[in-house]
Amino acid sequence: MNMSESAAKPPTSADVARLAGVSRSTVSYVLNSPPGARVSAETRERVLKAVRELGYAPSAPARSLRSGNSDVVLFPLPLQPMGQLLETFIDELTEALRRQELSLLIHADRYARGADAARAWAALRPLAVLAESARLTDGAVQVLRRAGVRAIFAWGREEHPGVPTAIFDNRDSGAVAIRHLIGNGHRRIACLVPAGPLAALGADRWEGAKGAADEAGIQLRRVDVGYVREDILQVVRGWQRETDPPTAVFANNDDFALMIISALRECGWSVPDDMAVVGADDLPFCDLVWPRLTSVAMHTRTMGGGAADALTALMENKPYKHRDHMVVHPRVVVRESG
Amino acid sequence: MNMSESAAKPPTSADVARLAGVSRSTVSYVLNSPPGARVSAETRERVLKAVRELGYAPSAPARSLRSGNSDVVLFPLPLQPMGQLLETFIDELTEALRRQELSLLIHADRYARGADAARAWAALRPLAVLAESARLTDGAVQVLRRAGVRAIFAWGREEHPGVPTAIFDNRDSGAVAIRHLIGNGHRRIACLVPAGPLAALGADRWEGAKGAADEAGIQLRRVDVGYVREDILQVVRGWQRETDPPTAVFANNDDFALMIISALRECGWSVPDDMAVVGADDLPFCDLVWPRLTSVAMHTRTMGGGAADALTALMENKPYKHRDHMVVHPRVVVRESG
DNA sequence: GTGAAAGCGCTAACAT
DNA sequence: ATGTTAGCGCTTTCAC
Repeated sequence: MNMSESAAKPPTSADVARLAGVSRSTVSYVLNSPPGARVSAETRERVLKAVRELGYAPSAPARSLRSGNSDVVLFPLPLQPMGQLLETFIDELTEALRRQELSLLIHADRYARGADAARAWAALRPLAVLAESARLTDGAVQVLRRAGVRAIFAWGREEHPGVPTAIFDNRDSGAVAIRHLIGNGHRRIACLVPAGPLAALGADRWEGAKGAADEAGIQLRRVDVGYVREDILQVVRGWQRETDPPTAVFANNDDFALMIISALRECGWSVPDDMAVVGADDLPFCDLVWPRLTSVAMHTRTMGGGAADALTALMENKPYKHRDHMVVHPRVVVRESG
Repeated sequence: MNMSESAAKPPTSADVARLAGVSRSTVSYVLNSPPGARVSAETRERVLKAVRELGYAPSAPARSLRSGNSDVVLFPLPLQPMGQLLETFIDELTEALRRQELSLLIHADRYARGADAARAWAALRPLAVLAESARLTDGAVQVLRRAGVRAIFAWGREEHPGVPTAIFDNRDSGAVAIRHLIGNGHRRIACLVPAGPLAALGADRWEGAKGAADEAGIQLRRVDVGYVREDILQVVRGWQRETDPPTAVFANNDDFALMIISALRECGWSVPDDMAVVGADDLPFCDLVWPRLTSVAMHTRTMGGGAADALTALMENKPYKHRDHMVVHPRVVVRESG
């Protein structure tokens, strides 16, 4: 086997046809077996043998060009880092699409926005696009529709008019965390707000937390923390000097929850007795540490599955309801830390 | 603006030409400005206006079909979960490729293997493929080469003959961790081996750890743990009953390091005095907890950048050296925990 | 059951 | 400086 050089020209269906001694249409029939195609078992076998022999892979661009559509669902890589969630979500989505014989392609470009981004996506002529609502400007949607994209789904904080959206509001995560703490009798509550790559996400959660606190007439203390150990320590030391320090803290995410718990213990405070701590994201480790971490979970499963379901409906030419927004609600998974 | 329906037919360059009152080749010249193309400023403007007006996005399939190559580098989603690393690596790679005007597409399919997988990748007629060496069987490489893929890069544990490989051996991670602990005077060492999704990764690290221990004539104790809190607790309780319990543990990854530290403290042991703990992956939180987590880091940066560099060489038709394997070495980032 | 031929949207010679 | 034209590889009528 010679693996040292790339073929100048990939084998085409014509090459396969020639080798098998049939016409190109027969090759196509064998490979795609469309409704009315009838090929003798013997011919089919000859064709498949030739395919194997040549290492033939039909050109997706050519098929897509000819047939006018593809089996590709495009998922532009989210602008914001999603951490663990990204992999989970991709897996769920791939699995759901696989059942429909669709394939998921992730477009890795965190720079392009709006219509420019849409043009790049549209160029691939995907069957469907599943993008953050923040990136789906009206112009972007227009470009996609014009390019013949059959289905557009949005996900994110904002409901997109005219595009089915999985609403996924991190403000809600903040709100339910605070309501949970208030429900447990806490009146002096702090909320960590991270700097760095998670700043935008953290800001949303803070906003929701603040809203919930205001609603209950409780003052929520905002504590900005960098991704630096000293920051965390300063915060706890500061609390130690107060006469009425917070009794609970919403850490904004599970990593910060871990960090603040670690810092609290370092300073001799116990969780949850001296300080209740609630994280967010419900990462796997929440169940595995002492104390177990109370955390706000989002049902991401709904998103992947929901998008796939909507696609099914669309493929079956069912009416496509633009009102079909679905709201992904966060819930507090109560464990020991708060 | 009517956003309610997908266009039956996307606008083509012919539509643009008609609207601008020019020929299709002129449209092509304006959009691609190839070396010898000369278009008057006025014509160019008319064409661009028509493009905007129609929301025209050139069809990538058609271009690729015609020109015989694309600007797509394909990165099949790794078979094994990579956690945080995945996002980091994708970002580094995208950034490196962007400078070459190449775009990264991630093929999300964790099922197909060998030649089957390669056929799916080859169908897209990418410029390059960057895949785990475990998936690049000889058959797979052959299919890709035949399909005219210009560059194939492997990454992973095994060096692939005939394909430049970023060697990234998790056995080395285990080995350096153990050597570090031995160097610190530890003689009774345990190694956690996780079950669940990280089992394969964990097995590699265990293997390397075992090898390093054998080399030093030290017995390494293998401790299999599920993703269950009780398992961790059992382990520590067991150690407490021993007369000569381990003095150090390689936790296999940072999450498990966190967990075991948490369990140790719960049982009244202090880290690193009663027990040294070393993690792996060097996740951001290693620097942010008490005690700071000693962890094994891989220079993933090398991988993304290295692949991009190799691509550059290739694009510039520099000789393509198959000996150009690069080994990504792990190193121990020493902090407080061990 | 199989083959011939048209055409999807685009680019790049070649003409003008 | 712009237009004409010939395919790229494939699917799909329509004949046979």
